[in-house]
Amino acid sequence: MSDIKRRANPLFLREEELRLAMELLFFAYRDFTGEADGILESYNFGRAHHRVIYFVGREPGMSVKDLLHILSITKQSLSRVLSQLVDEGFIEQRTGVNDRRQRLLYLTSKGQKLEQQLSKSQSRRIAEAYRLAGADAVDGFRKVLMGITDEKERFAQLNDDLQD
Amino acid sequence: MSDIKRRANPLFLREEELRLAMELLFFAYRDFTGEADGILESYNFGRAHHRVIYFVGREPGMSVKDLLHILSITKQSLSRVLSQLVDEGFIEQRTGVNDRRQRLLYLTSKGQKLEQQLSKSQSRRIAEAYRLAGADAVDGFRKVLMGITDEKERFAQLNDDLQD
DNA sequence: CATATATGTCAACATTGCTGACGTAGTTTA
DNA sequence: TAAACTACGTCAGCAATGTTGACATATATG
Repeated sequence: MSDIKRRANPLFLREEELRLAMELLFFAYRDFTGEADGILESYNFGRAHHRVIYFVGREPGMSVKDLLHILSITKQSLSRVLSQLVDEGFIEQRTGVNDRRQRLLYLTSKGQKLEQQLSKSQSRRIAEAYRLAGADAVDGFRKVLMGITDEKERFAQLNDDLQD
Repeated sequence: MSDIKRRANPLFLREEELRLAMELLFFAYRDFTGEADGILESYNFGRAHHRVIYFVGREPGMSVKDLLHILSITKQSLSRVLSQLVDEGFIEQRTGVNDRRQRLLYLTSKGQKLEQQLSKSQSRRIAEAYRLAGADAVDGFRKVLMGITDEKERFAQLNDDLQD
């Protein structure tokens, strides 16, 4: 593949640029989750368990319904992993005060420990990438990823705060 | 969650910054693959088929071994989807010339059409995000994603070319 | 009281990973 | 040339995680 072809054909360059982006997303996401997957294995958990632990850790006391909405999976799918996490003492369910139909979700201290262990492995990777890339790059990273995401509102507020 | 807490505690801000990155990766990746998943469904294919079609389209004539290495899956896992793609006429296998043990992989014209249809849906999303974010942001996006990836060499050359 | 909502459960199925075992054709090497 | 290695394929079974559809229970709400 010659330089001539690249320089002569701007459309080729553009296609390659988009291919690079797609591959970066694929490989980066795979490596990003890879380390945590290893930790989870030792607990006989999978990535689905991780997501539940992550989001409950981020917003303790959230309802099952809210969690379903964030994860965009069916209650039957969630039920399988959630029951395991509750049975094995990583997550605690408390009946809602306002609405007693709700089973609000909290991490137990055991759950918190696992959450931190998992987050640490991923945070380290992100932090290192951020450090190497520099502040401007971090800003661009966020801008582009937000552009790729459907529900951008989800991040708008926090992103604005971080811009300061 | 008050501004006071944020301003008073830089560690809190940092944690939130890393959380934002993790969630952006999660949601962006999901939405990035979502559209293509829909198209694949109409062919009774899954994301694994997409990956095969994508990488064979990018490097026609690659060997099964090379593909296995890129995908990091077992030959048994690949076999399932690859056989389907060959049986249904999306991919063609030709015996290698130098090494007749190899079954080199090519997209048929049917396969190319599907590849383009799938890529188009994802390219459009990336291109739009790039356009909104601007050139500097794109550069930062690539820098950070490369930092997150393990085998950075994979992208080094192309990335350098695009920097010009 | 009737209806809607939040949650849970049972059953069946699809996709896509994995391991282990075995086979065949073709290449390399001692 | 015979032995060993390599590329590829296949069969069988298992696990994780997503799906649909049906049904049940407790609670809220108009």
